[in-house]
Amino acid sequence: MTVIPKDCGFSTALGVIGGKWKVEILCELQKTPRRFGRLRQLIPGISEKMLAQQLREMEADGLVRREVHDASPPKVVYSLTDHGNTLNDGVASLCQWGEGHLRRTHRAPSEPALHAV
Amino acid sequence: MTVIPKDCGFSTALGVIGGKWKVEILCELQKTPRRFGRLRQLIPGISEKMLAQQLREMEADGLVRREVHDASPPKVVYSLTDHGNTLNDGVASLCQWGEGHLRRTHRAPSEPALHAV
DNA sequence: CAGCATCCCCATTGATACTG
DNA sequence: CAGTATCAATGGGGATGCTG
Repeated sequence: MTVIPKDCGFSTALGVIGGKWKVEILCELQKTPRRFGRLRQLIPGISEKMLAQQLREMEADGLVRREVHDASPPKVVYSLTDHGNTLNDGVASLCQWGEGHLRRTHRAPSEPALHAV
Repeated sequence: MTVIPKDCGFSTALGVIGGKWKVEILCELQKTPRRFGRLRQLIPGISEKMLAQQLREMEADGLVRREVHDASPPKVVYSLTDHGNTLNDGVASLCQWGEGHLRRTHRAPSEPALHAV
């Protein structure tokens, strides 16, 4: 059984992927690079503001790469950096844990939640 | 506690260990069972309210076992359940990730000042 | 000692509207 | 299309005080 170190960087990791939508964005970008509008479609319920905001934070954290293709209409493609990809293992572990324990908690998940990371 | 809507089981996992202090509690209880007051000492900065609250939530989630030894003064011992222990791998992964990327970025004032969890 | 009860703050999120 | 700007609400969490 892995041991959690006393001074673990969990807060750091959470600061980077703890945002309400970041794991979903991670999920999508991990499959393939996406455009802004496509991400909106793929992540139901997210507002433009939040998508832009979280993407910007993830970009600042070096998780996401933003490529602007000058054209009309505008085109911006987001993709995961190698740095961002290194998060997958840990996140996937917790995802699996969550899927294996969808038992009732004090806070109803309410969502089926399927696509694994 | 931050709640991520529909996605993979990550939201479930976060709902369970996403609390501001839960990973620290996990760290301590993973070593050995502890009493309430001892946890307070071991987790600098946590208030009684939050400690009690987070422990209750973790208990409700089946992560923590609470044993009351009737005595004067009162004595309550907390320990991790097997269920709680299954979280270690995933959490440890993210902990390690965080340790490898301790570079601060844009993160705002709400952040608990990164006192290494 | 353990741990509820209250009051209050403010950061995060949501809604809505506007723009290059 | 891909954002930015502004305003308002929600609720997590801090501080303090009280009790079995």
